[in-house]
Amino acid sequence: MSNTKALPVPDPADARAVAPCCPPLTERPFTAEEAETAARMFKALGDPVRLRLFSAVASHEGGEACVCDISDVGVSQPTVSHHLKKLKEAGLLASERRGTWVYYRVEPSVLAAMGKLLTGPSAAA
Amino acid sequence: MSNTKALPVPDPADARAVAPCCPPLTERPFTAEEAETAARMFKALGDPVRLRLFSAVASHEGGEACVCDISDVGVSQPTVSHHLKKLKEAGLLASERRGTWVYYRVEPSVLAAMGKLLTGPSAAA
DNA sequence: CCCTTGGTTCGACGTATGTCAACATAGGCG
DNA sequence: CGCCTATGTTGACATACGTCGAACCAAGGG
Repeated sequence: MSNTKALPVPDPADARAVAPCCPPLTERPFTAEEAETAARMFKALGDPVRLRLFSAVASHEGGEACVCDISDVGVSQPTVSHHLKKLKEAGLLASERRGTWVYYRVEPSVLAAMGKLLTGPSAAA
Repeated sequence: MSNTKALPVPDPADARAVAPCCPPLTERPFTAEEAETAARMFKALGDPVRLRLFSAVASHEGGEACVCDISDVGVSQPTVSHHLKKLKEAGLLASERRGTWVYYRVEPSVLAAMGKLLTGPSAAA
């Protein structure tokens, strides 16, 4: 890793807790690696169907949802599974099989990290 | 060709879909329309080159940058222009010709809107 | 054991996307 | 005026992406 000294973050403990990704994009020009990493997440949310699925999971009670409960997004069931897989590969969702059904859950740190990335430390909350 | 070179933004539908975008995606499942609108912005940031260009503009002094200053992202100059156009169509950037050079500027409300969308009202800044 | 329900994987198809080279336009300068 | 630099546009191409139908695993219930 040829990474130079990290940015003078005022609170490094808070930053490392939820931001494994990149600095705020208003802070410094992104490097190629940072851009690749961050773009992967944005791209995962760049599809209407995936965004609906992600929102459905994120807004579901308990932070997790069965596939059977969110698959009403206007596409076939294999397509739903395909998109959920993409979201999982992007690190935005986690899946767990519990008996007959499969439950998807949002990775909370991802939302905070992307929020910081966009609005800066003010999104830390 | 078919259009005169008067207006820089021939499609108002894209530009106006920025600020009053959507509720936080953890609040309620997105509707199809909300997902389309929000996904358009995420998709614009879903490319590494575009993300680097956007970050370069956002982090530049004065909040604006000349094309000649940010076009070092590893792709040809036409490709840079192409991506900047995409970002402008997505409502994330605004361009202004000042003499010989063209300057791009970030739409601040967009960052706040997307931040809210991800992390909820805590990103209101 | 088979059969029904829930979910994923596979193969294929059409379309969108990113990229470049070549050309076109805008503005400054000798 | 013509040339030269700075951006944008066009056309073409390879690749990736979203979508579906069909086939394939997993878990329960008769």
